[in-house]
Amino acid sequence: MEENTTFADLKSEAILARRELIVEAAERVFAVKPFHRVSIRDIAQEAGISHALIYRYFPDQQSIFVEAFIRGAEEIGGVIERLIDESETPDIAKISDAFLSYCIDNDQYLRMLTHFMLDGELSAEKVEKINAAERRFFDQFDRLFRKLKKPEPVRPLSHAFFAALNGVLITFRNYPGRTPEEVKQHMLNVGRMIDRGFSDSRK
Amino acid sequence: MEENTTFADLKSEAILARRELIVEAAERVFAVKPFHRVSIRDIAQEAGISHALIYRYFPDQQSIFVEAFIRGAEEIGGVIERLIDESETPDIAKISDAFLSYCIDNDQYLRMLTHFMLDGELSAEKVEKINAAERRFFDQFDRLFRKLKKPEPVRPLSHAFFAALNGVLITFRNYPGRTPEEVKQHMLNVGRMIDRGFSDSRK
DNA sequence: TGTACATCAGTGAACGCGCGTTCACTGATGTAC
DNA sequence: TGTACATCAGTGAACGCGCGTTCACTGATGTAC
Repeated sequence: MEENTTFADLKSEAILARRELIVEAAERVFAVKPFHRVSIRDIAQEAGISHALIYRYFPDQQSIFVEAFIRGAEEIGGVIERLIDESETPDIAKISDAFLSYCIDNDQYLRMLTHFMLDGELSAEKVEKINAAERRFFDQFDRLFRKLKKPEPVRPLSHAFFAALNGVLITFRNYPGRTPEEVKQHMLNVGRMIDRGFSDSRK
Repeated sequence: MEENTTFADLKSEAILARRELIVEAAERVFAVKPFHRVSIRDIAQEAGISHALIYRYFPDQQSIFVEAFIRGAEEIGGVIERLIDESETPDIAKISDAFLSYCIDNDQYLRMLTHFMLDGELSAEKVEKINAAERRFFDQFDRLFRKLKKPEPVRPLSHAFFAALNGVLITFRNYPGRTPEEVKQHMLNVGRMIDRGFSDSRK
């Protein structure tokens, strides 16, 4: 029985490793192709396996997408967390700059988030996973605003801040006639405008 | 020759009327179906014509989508414009409430905007059309902020305000376990947080 | 007035494609005796 | 040790679907004479 359990553990570890490989391949594809164009076949090719094999490790396509999104969200979350930890009186402009910059340079995550938000055809379980990832951002921003001595409750501030930054990313994504560098700069500038609304007042 | 011109005019008027019918049908479909699920066949059915006929009036599917989006944007723009006209010292909370409420109740336009922004496969001409519609919003908000005696230039404020409101609409769209009414209320509350950043300070 | 003809809005069927997913099968590996 | 068998990761082909778009055709309407 113990033997059995260990063996099963090993096996499920191997399964997890395979899933990992597939999700990583998916992330690489997302970085290169418009999100809604990424197919199971693309991911399989990038992972170097038959596309049929993917269905041994994931029940369907959306599951991979959700998994990849959560990876990305956690990565950004880590960056933000470290920035907030660094100082007792963190600079809100630094935080928004970091968040925006990261999302601009790795824009697959924004595309995924938006896709999930607008799609509305996800299972309840998947929606919950995505929302848990969002909540982690809110928690980070809560810590930020507490360090900045904003009055409680700070959660609404976090909601507004996160939403506003997302809005900047989406609204100016196709700013026509600008180089990517100019678009980025514009987004950062607009982000700075938004920061002000969250730092000047409501002490 | 004059006869000819008149006749041609009549004809092109008839063509415009047909295009109108098709776009209106498209709007009705968008109001009911998730955007990325709307097909040429759906629109044709709603308009009561063969789907092949659509290609006599529009070169491709995207053109109808863009046209429908612009309609919607103009409608919201009109609402906002009237609100700003009404008073010498307009209430920013009223404006954001109106904007958010309208977009929540007619959410096809947000879906379209987001789709276009994230898609990135539109012709330059179509991107320009969409951006012109956006600019009209910016112009409205410019007027708002001037009436509120914000220091020039007010354009960056308008960019930030518009982006932030869009962000609210997208970020909380799938707020799980809430009734649509609760989601709407939450969005309006978050909108109120954002308003504050644009009214308290930077006089 | 009637007649032959041209035009063109409108159509149903079909094309061609890509997709998510499933299926029947293979072949390497581990196991029981 | 060898041998028969079971397991199951992995595969290529195929299914079935929906889509955007095109095509060959129809039939009503207007025009020229």
